[in-house]
Amino acid sequence: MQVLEALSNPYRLKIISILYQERQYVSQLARLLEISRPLLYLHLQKLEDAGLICGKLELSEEGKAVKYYELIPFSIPLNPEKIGELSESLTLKKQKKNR
Amino acid sequence: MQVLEALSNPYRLKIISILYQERQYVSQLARLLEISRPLLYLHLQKLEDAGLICGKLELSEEGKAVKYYELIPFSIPLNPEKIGELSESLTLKKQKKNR
DNA sequence: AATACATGTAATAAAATTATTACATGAAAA
DNA sequence: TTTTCATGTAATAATTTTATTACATGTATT
Repeated sequence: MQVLEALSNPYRLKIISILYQERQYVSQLARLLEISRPLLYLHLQKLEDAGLICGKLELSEEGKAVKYYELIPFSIPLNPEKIGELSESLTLKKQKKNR
Repeated sequence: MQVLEALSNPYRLKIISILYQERQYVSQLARLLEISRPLLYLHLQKLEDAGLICGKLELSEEGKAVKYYELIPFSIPLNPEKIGELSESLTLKKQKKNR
């Protein structure tokens, strides 16, 4: 569910697409996407929460802190049956607080 | 994309789950989900726009109009590669008007 | 004729998501 | 030491999505 939500936004799809080719650090990724870092953080957060990407802070040779994000490979077959299982584990109605 | 968006809501997943078992008409479906018809229409619309379900108005033996929705079977492998293709066909930034 | 169900939509309200602006910190290079 | 580029977050604004309320129509049954 969290995965499906994470994949319901064009920027996040694009992020996955970019990270699929090569890992990137935050500022660079923001430039590639032409969006602000705060906004990018929001999207990265959702993707990370969904377990689709993971970030690690590294120190470049010059001693600068650089945070890289990389893709965690996944393959999910989307079909009605799977969705049936998924939806059973959902408490509908006003359970949205915990999103 | 429209499909992924359609699948990003718990009610819509539940709808798919229900229709996977058996087709239903709108009012009945609303009762099963315990939501109002107007709200249900909204969700049905999105699912139909995504091509995941389809509805047809029938006339019951008693002459009453009854609208049945049924599931259109699908199977979509979700993986980074597919998402890469998908995201290429997206114009990011402020193209959201045409949603 | 009133009640019970079915259809459907328009207008509005509420909530969640997305986006922006303004900060603050630290290290390297000019 | 000022500029540049990296980190990160808090507060707020804008937009979209979700939900509700109030209608209107038609047929069958009581």
